[in-house]
Parts: sequence; structure tokens; C-alpha cells
Amino acid sequence: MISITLPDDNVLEFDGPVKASEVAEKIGPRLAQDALAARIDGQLCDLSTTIDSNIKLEIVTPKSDPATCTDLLRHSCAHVMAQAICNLYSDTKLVYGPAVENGFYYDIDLDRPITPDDFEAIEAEMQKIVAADIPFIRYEMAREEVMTKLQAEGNRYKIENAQRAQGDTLSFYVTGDPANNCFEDLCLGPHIPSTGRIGAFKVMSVAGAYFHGDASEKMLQRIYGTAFASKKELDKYLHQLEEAKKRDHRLLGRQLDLFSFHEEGPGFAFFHPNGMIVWNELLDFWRHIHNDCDYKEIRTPIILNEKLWHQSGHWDNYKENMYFTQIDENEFAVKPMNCPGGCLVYKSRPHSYKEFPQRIAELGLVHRHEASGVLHGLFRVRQFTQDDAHIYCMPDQVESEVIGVMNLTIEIYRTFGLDDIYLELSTKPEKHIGSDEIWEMATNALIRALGSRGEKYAINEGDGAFYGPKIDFHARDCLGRSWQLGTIQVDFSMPDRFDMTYVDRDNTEKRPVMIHRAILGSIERFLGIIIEHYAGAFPLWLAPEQVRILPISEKTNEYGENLYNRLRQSNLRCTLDKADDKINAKIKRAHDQRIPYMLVVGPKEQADDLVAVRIRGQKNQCVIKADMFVAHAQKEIAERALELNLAEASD
RNA sequence: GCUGCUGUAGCUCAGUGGUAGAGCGCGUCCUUGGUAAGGACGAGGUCAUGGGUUCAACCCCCAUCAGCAGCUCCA
Repeated sequence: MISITLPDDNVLEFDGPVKASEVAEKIGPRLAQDALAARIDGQLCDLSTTIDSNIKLEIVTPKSDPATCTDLLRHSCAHVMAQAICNLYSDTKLVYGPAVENGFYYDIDLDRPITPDDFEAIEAEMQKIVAADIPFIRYEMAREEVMTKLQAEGNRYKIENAQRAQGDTLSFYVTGDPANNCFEDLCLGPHIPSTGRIGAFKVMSVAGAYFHGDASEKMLQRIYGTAFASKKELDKYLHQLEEAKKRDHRLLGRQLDLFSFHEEGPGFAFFHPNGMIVWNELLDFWRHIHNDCDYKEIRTPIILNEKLWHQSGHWDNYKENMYFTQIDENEFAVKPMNCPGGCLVYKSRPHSYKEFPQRIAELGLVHRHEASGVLHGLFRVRQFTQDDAHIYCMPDQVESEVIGVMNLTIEIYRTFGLDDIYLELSTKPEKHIGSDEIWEMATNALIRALGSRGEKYAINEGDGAFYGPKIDFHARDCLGRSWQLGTIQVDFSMPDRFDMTYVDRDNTEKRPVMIHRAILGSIERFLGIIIEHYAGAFPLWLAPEQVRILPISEKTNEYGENLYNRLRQSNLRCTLDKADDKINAKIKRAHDQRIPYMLVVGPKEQADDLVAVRIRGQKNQCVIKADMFVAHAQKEIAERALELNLAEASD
């Protein structure tokens, strides 16, 4: 007798071994129909799993556990795609094919390059397999047997996968008739019951990928796809992707004339007048808020003698990413980081504990020779400006300083409405300097700082810098790729290397602790992030052009000029659209350029010194006195309001 | 850096072994207008660069450069 406990604590009894699918059938035909997998004592497994002891069972359906079902569906779809590719290209060697965040991929080794032109054929072949509704059948084999079998088949990737897999028995999944052209793959599972359960799928892209991420290994072909329970969901996802692409900062940078890149300087951004307005507004705000937090600002040279970089350790650890040059037969390097220069400033005079904590900021322009393949718009460049700062303090001040930096960081991000940020704490790596005690002290200080704010964070074990632990702030771009913004790093190395000291209360010289921190990270990257975050529609204080005056016809151009001059004198960034277009076209153009406020003016407005304000993204308008508009706009700018709130301000 | 793809007008892209096209934008003119594209005409291209194949190359081949996707890196 076997008792099976269901999630609602009901118990079903069976005379002998029974499959999970049969239990589902017994509970109800509708459940059996919807079921994709089972959880036996919490362990996800196939519906075909035989139950031969007393267990807890949960039948997994798209309704009960959508995330798990989507993963299962995609993993199974990866098998279907692999089968399709093997059918089409018989010398394909399979490597590895998991479900990933928005779909799945399968890595293959095949001499013939797969190109997007092949996708249609692959999808057609997949469709055949799905239409045939072939069951996924699991079988298990002892490890030695598996190795013998795989050796005979001669696929080194699967052999290595098997070697890495845990346990004495390994599993295979077969789709199709073992006697007749079936497909099988070494796979942990579980899978959905049969291929017909895959609702809608699409082969998305192909790219290279190293086996096990090892750059010394052969480059494989990684084919990406996605799958959903229904065509409707797939279409929705594809539509979302299209919409996200429209937010891409590289596209908006061109459309809004913010910046450009040129062959003559790969990885070096050129900022246009519009981009510089956003840049300067951003930094005005940054300087203002840092001044409030008692930071002082310095500026150090971009090119410094190579000796400095030997002393700082960059020569040993960072040489590959640095640019070098010769001046008067001496070797110089272009700085990839600001800290060594900052250390020289620190050492320019003696320091007392009374000055601590000393917060020294630098908007430092750094150059890093990044590999050509990693360049990516403003997100990954070879020259960028860090909003760097180095805080020199005593060990017992680390925690409160870190809390101070975190508060400042969150406040700055909030000013931009950035709330989808995630944090990581990186701890001591294998290769490190400094004693375990000092690492523990610093790491605990970071943990306490995180705790005091109640921030959620992930731990990146062993991923700290060799000189100290760190907290990183990350954001995702419009296509889901994540990028680091801010960082807080405790450093035990640089003060030693540069023999930095302060005189303590007891009149002895001691080493200061140095905290490196950046909040925006790279100004370039941060601009890219907010361009995507706002989809180019900046809040008023950041908008390159804040107001556009749109005369109904030439007859009102003169009033337009009058308004234009008044707005300019009120420090509003505005233009006057005197083009020989109808008002519709002017509005369309202003919207396309994401202008926050459009002032439509004709004879009616002119008569009473009014403006008809049209707000970006809205169809309605409000007619108010020109001076009132100016006052509202100035207030909104001063507040750095996130939303265009003229409507509520005028109530 | 690696693998694959791409490079044609300012932008988005079509196209052919016999020296090029559309839409948008831009310019001029008509029009003088009331809330998301009024109309007409016109100017703009060594088809990324350098080699090669060919009677002939934007098209085929090779290399270089840059961009895109991913991997690795960075963090």
C-alpha cells in the first residue's frame, strides 16, 4: 500500500507502484491534462516518474507554478531544437542546452556555420517534431555504462558533461521511437510529457560561445530560442522586445542628437550640444549634493609617469588595459583609475586624525583599452569619466562612512527615479593582500552598513578586489543586460604602497583606511542608463530643450519671438519653430524630439499674453498666462521633478 | 580578443556581374493654417577601405577597419 499526500493534505492510497501522471488522472482529468511535471517530496521530476513509496506529491501545472512550467517548456524546447538541428545537419555534435532567462539555447559543435537564414528551416523541422507530439522518455544507466556508451559515440563534450554530473546513475531523454530515427540526449531532466505541449516557439539568434566559458577552448555555436505556452504570449514577448529596442540609448542618442561614435575613435564617445546639456545638468546636481555631504573636489592629470603605475600595482595587475606613451624619452601611462593621482594629492602634506573622515572627490577621466568585442554604446567605452571619491579615515569610521555613501547613492538614484537597482557584496578572493582579521573587519563593516539600511543584496563569494571587499550597485538596461553603476570598495593596499600616514591622537603615525567609491560609476554609462530609463523623455530639469514655441502661422511669429526672449531670460532652454509647417506637423516633430512643453500660440493667445501648453505625451492642453507658465517651469526645474506636473501646478 | 552577421544618400532600408533606388530628413516654391505628418519641385551617394577574379565589380573572392549579437573579459 502506497500513500501519497497532496498539497491540501489529502491522502490518496494505491495498491502498488503508480506513475505521477496516473495520480493526476485519479485526482481529475482536467488536472492530468494541464500537468507538465510533478514534485515528489519537493523534488521536481517527470510526470512519468513511478512512485513506489509514501511521499508528498504536487502536480505542477502552468497555473500552479508558471515560472517552473515556462522553464520546463523551454528546456524541452531546447531538446526539440537540438533534434531539429541534428535532423538537418547530421554531423552536429551536441554540447549543452539549458533554459535561460527569456528562453533557452543549445550549444553545438558544427563546422558549417548556422546563420539566420537557416532559422526558418530549423523552425519548420521543430514544428514537425512538435506536431508529432512525441513523448520525452527518460531512462537511467549506471555511470560506467554511460561512459562506455558515450566513448563509443565519440562526443567529447557529452563525455565531459557526464564526468561533471553528480551521482552513480545518469539519465538520458529520448524523443521518438528508439528503433526508428529517435533523438536522445544525456540530460538531468525533468521534461514535459511530450513535444506537443510546447505552445509556441521561435529561433532567435546565433552567436559563438566557448565550451565551459573557457576562452582557450573551441568556439561553439550557441543558438538561442524562446518558447511560450501560447502564440499569444510569444507575440507579446516579441512585441515587448521591439518596444525595448526603441529605448536603446544608441538609437536615441542619434535620434535626439545627444552623442555619436566614429570610426576614428572606436569606444570614444563624442558628445553633441544636446548631450552636453544633460551631462552638465547631471554634474551640477552631483556637485551640489556632494558639497552638501562635505566632499571636496580635486582634479589630477590624465598622463602620469609609468613609475607611479608600478608603485600602485596597476603595472602588475592592469597593464593589458592601459595606454602608454613616451614623453622626452620617459615612459608615461594614461590613467585607467584615479586613485594613484589622488594618493599623490594626499601625500602632498601631512595629515591629522582631526581631518578624518576626509572625503575627496574627483570627476576623473580614465582610459581603459577594452577588447574590441565588448564595446557597447555608452555602456562600455574606452574613455569615461568616473564620479570617483576617496575617503580617508580611521578603521572605526569605515562603517559610518559606508552607510553615508550608501545613503547618498540611494538618494542620487532616487532623484532619477531609478528604483530597479540591485546590490552585490563581494568578499575575499583567493588572491588577496592583508590579514584575515582586517578582511573580516572590513567585510563586517560592509554587512552592517547594508543591514542598517535594510537593503537586500546578493553575496558574490570570493569576488572582491584583491585589495578589499566591496559593494556594487547594478542596473539593467532596456534589453535586460545588467551593468554596474556605483561601487564602494575598502582598500588596504594603496595606503601601504604609497606609504600614506596620518598622525593619531597619541602622536604616532598610522595608516589611514581608504574607501574608493563611485556612485554614477561612469558618467557615460549613467547617461546611457537614464536615456533608456526615460526612453529619451527626460524630466524637465535634464531635457536639452525644455520648451518649444509653436506659432500657428507666420502671423504669430512675432509674438513667438517675444515669448522666446522672455523664456530665454528666465533661463529656460527653448526654441521657436518658425518652419513653414502646419501646427500638426510642428507638434509631431516636437513630440518626436521628446520636448517636454510645447507652447502653441496664435492670435488668440497673443491678444492676452497667453500660451496654450501642450505637455509631452498628452493630448489635452491648458491655456495660461505666459508668466505663469514660466514660474511653473522654473519651480519644476528647481525641484528636479520626475514628472511634467504643469497640469497639477496650475490647479 | 573569439565566433557569426552587417556596412548603399544625414537617418531607416531596398536592389542588380553592364558604373544605383524608396520613405523620412534637407532646400526652394505654393500655401498662412488652431493641436501627433498640407502640396509641388529639387539637391544629396568613389555603394566602408585596400587588393584580387573578370572585357566589365556596389554585387564574386581575400584582407583591413567599423558596427551588431553572443562568449570571454571588465566590474
